[in-house]
Amino acid sequence: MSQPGYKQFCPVAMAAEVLCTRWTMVLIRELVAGTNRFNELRRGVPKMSPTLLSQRLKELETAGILEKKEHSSEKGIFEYHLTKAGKDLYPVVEAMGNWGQKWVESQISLKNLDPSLLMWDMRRNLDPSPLPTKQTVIQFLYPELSRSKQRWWLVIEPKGDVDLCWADPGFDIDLYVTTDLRTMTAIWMGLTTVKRESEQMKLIGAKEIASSMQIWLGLSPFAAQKKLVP
Amino acid sequence: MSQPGYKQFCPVAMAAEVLCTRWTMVLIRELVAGTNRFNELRRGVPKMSPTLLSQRLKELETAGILEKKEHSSEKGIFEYHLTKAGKDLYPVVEAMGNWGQKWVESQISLKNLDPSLLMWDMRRNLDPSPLPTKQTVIQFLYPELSRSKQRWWLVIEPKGDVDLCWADPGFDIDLYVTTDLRTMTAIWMGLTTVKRESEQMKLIGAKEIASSMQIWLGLSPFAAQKKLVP
DNA sequence: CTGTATCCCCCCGGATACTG
DNA sequence: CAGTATCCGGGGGGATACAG
Repeated sequence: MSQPGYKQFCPVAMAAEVLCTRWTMVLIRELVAGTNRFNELRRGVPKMSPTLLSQRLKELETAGILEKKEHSSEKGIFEYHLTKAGKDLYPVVEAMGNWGQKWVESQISLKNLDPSLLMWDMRRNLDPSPLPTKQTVIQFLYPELSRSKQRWWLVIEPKGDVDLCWADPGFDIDLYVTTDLRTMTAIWMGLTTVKRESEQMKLIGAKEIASSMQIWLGLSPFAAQKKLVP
Repeated sequence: MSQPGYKQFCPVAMAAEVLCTRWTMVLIRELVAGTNRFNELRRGVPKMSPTLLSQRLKELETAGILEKKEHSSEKGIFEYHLTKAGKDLYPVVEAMGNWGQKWVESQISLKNLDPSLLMWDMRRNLDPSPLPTKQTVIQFLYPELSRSKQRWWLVIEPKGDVDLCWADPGFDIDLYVTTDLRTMTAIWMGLTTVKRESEQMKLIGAKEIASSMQIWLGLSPFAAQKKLVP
């Protein structure tokens, strides 16, 4: 924030000077979620220009919220890590997220659909524990979308690592999910639940994987917060 | 916010679109604190232009955070009241305030001294219970400041109502407080405590009122949060 | 008392290309 | 991969005066 501050000693105002500038809270949410590298942050905030991202990262570093460190083993690789003060922003993110989940109308949230963002979030929160301890591949198909955004693959490795692919990785597919982006997003946000063989979603493949989808599909961290507006 | 939104369905992003624009969180803090009238809000956010204040109030109304109502008995008097969604922002304000109190350096906060704001806040949080159940008048003198900002009076009525005066109300004074603005602000923020007869503060007048000053002087709502940086 | 109207500057931030 | 350099336009928001 290079605009003059609020000139208030109040801690809320002091915090707001740092936190309440454009994109900053969204970026912090991404950092709190555990993203550390520049280009990964870009995936989490795709509409933010790299220039502004770079600028905000510097501001947050100056504010003592994060530290930029060169990767220990690889030269030229940098990572951004929250400091103790930065990690302590978790309650702020949590409070804002819960409020948003509770009070922002679904209709409005669901105007901001983005398959890349959704799949990226799903990758992050997926829970491999109900899945077989072998490589599992799940294909998502959104027929409504343009060719390049139609198909996505989640590859769950035996150890539990999850990869997201936007090009066919060539592996055998264990489960095919065909749905529309709005439905999938609503499920991920906790606004509705997975129903096998609904109009909006078709699951084809391994039955045990299909039937546990609501489990292994980790939801948004705010999905549990009940909505109080339609 | 008329800038295009973040295009993210994430509740944090949705909330940030409404909350993280300039002045908005500071204004909401003031509303959460119980201020309802336009000109009282101006006292709470003195550096915000009336145009922008008006604009933000409309935005918050549109967002379903507050309602503007005409005062029931007096025509032409309007009040802004938080809706249920607005009151539910309390955890957000609290989280941000606690973070600010904990992590923003005192040196920086104490660069934003403002006697009007401080006295206004003190008026709001003053606890009359330890005071005698008669009218009590306390004069604050900041010798360092310009004439018009040097002297302030808190008038506590028998019922407990507190008035703030910037001109001598003419009543008998029960306690004279002479200090500097930085010390008084630090005390109110919980960074230090009242000490009788220190270099920084002189208390002259009724002994029982002087000795209970740390009590009746209600502190900032965030004073209890311990600071983790100097 | 409760705002509006108006003016205008500055700078925020979006877009794009490019570099080590 | 990890950013910078550069350009540019729009509008956010500060200041002030005034009106109902």
